[in-house]
Amino acid sequence: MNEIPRNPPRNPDEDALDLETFFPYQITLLTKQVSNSLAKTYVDRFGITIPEWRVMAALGRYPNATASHVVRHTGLDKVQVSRAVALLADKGHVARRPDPEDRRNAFINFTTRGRETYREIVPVARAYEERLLATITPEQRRMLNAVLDELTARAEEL
Amino acid sequence: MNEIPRNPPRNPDEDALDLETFFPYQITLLTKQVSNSLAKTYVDRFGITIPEWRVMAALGRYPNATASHVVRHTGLDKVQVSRAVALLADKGHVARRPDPEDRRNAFINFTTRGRETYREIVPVARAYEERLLATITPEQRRMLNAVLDELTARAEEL
DNA sequence: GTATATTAGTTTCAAATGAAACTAATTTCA
DNA sequence: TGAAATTAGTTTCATTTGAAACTAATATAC
Repeated sequence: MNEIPRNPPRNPDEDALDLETFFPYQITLLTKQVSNSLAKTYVDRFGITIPEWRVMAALGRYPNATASHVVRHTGLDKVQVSRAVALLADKGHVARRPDPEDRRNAFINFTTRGRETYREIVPVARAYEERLLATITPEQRRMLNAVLDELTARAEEL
Repeated sequence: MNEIPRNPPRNPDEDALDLETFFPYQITLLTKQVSNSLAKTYVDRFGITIPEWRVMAALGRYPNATASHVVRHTGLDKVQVSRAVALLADKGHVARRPDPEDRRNAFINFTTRGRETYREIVPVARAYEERLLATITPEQRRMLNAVLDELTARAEEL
C-alpha cells in the first residue's frame, strides 16, 4: 500500500500567514481557474485566444477603433494588441484600414465573418458568467461588482 | 497640434458585451494589478519571486513539508514548486532533507536565515493587503472573502 | 524650412510558463 | 521474486509574455 504522507503539523509560527485567506492569493487562484476555463472554451469553440477575444469585445463596443483605442478598452498592452490584431486579421475576423489623415493610425473593424463570430461568442461568454455567478445572490453580485471596481482603482494607486 | 483621435461611437451592436462589467475581465485586471505590485515589492525588498514567496508562506504554515505538500497548499504546479524550492535553496532560505523512509520524498524546511526573511515578509504582505482593503467595510470584506471562496469552488466544477 | 521630439504600431529578445518526457524510488500483482 | 505500474520530483522544450529597441509618420521648436 502506498501511504499518503501525513500533512505536517500546522501553524508552528504564531505570526504565520494563512495563504487561503490572503486576498491576493484568493483572487489569483480564482482568476487562474476562470481564465483557464474561458481560454479553453474560446480556443476549442472559436479558435481564438483570450487577448483576441478581448480585442473582439472592444471592437463590438467601439467599432472602427485604432490599436490605441483597443489598448484603452481591453487592459492589454500595445504588444499584445498588435499581436492579437495581426492574428485576427490572419483569421479573417478583422481588417485594418489606414487613416488617410494620419498614416500612423489604422482603423480596425470586423469583417462580416468576424462580426458573425463575435455574435456567437457573446452569448457563450455571458452564459459562462451566468453559470459562474449562479450561486451568489443579486445583492452579492452588485457588491462584488462595486468592490472589484473600487479595489482595482485602489490597487492602481498603491 | 497632435489631436487625440476621438473615441469611436459606442455600442453599435444591440447585444454588445461590456467588458468593464464582465466578471472574468474585472477580476483579471484586478489580479494583474495586485500581482504586479506585490511581485515588485517581493523582488525589490527581499529578492524573491511570487512563487518563492508562496512556497515560504506554505512552509510558515506547514513546516517540514514535501514538495507535494507545498503543491497542495500553494496552488502552484509541481514544476513551479520544484523551481521555486531550488531557487530558495540556492539563496539559502530553505534546505531539503531526504526522507530516509522513502527516498523519493524530501522534506523542506526554512534555514535560520529563511525563517528570518519569512518573518520580515509576513508583516509587509499583511500591510499591503490592509492598505488595499482599507476602503471597504468589514462587512464587505467578509462577503468578499466568502464569495471568492464560493466562486473558486464553483469555477472548479465548471 | 529643417532638426528634434513625439506618437502609433511592430519586432526583437530574454525571461516565465507549463505540458510532456524523463529519472529514480517504491508499490503492486502475477 | 521480479516485471509492470505508480509516485516524487526534475528537466526539456515549445509557447507566452512584456520590456526595450526599432520603424515610420507627424508635430514641435528653432
